[in-house]
Amino acid sequence: MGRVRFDEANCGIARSLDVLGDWWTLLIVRDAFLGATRFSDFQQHLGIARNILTQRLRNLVEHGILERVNVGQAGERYEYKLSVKGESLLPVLTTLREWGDEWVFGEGQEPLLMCDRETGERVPKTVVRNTSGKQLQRRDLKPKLGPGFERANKDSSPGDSAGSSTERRSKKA
Amino acid sequence: MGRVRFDEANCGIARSLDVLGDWWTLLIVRDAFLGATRFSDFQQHLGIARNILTQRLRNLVEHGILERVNVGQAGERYEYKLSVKGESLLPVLTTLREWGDEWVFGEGQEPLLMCDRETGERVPKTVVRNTSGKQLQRRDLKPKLGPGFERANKDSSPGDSAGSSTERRSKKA
DNA sequence: CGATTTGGTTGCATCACGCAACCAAAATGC
DNA sequence: GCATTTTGGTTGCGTGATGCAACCAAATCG
Repeated sequence: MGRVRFDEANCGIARSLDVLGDWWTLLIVRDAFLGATRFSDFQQHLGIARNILTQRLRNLVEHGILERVNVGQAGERYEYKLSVKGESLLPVLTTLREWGDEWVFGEGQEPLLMCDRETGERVPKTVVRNTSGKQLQRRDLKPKLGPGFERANKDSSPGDSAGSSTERRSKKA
Repeated sequence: MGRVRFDEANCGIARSLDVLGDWWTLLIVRDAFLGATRFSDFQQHLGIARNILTQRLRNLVEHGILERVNVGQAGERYEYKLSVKGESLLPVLTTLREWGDEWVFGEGQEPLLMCDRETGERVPKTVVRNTSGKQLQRRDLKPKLGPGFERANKDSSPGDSAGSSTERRSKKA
């Protein structure tokens, strides 16, 4: 059996991972954030297998995260550019990088710092805040059912929301 | 391509994904955030294969994200609990969920809402801010070399870039 | 026009993952 | 205290996912 997918899972994390969870996908998006646009940019920079890159780029385009635009003057030459949906992944990439900087590299060992282009100041760590701006931790959070809950959750309580909702779907392509 | 290339071995995102990038890993962490502690909790909630769950839990323990504590009264009975390192993944899980809520489910279709336990208010979307609290977008950010950059950038000859740029996914276990 | 770059596709080998069967120790029932 | 069930796995096997290398056509460059 192939990989389990979560097309119908009742959880935004699972659905995000369904789109982004492949090993290379977020690294491709990261490269796009740093300016890569061409097939060969991604391929050379990431060292990814070309057929896999083809699949990932196609997947990202299908999901509307990248847009494939023909820039050839007399035929086909493509650029992949971030869409609005793609640019809205900034908080995901930022928190991932910040976690890696803190827990893998360690404070003071960061290879790359993000700064405010205008002020030049380093961007402070992104944290979860309430409406008053107070930082929230895990214990400060309380999950509640949202408007889109009922579907696919006939037998589960909120606590064990994943119950049997991990629908399995056969692979695509 | 005149500009500096940031080797992803030198990038917190890649390093984070090296730890968290396996398909199931973040979903296991999510379940831990929602209160799961036992092997069978994760197994039943996620529907994950037991041997894979074994590998993923072991991996998370090795990386210090979960702690495996023996709670047996007369022998072995284990609980997996989030460490501080694990709890600090909250921003990552939150931004992932928020992206999925917005772009996969859509506004008003969220299956699960996160609220401030104290005030009951819904937690607003987590965004990247500068020191003044102003929200930053991709174009407002400027990457700079950090103190931990130089290491691992000595071998960046284009020829062997496939090997050096990204650590080949080595099988663990 | 010929050479090189771009943007792939195809075949093959390997590996990660799912599934089911099996197992030992701990808890539970009686 | 003995049998049964639950817990927390391990092992073997099959298949899809992925990496690697070779190949290719169209576009661009010299």
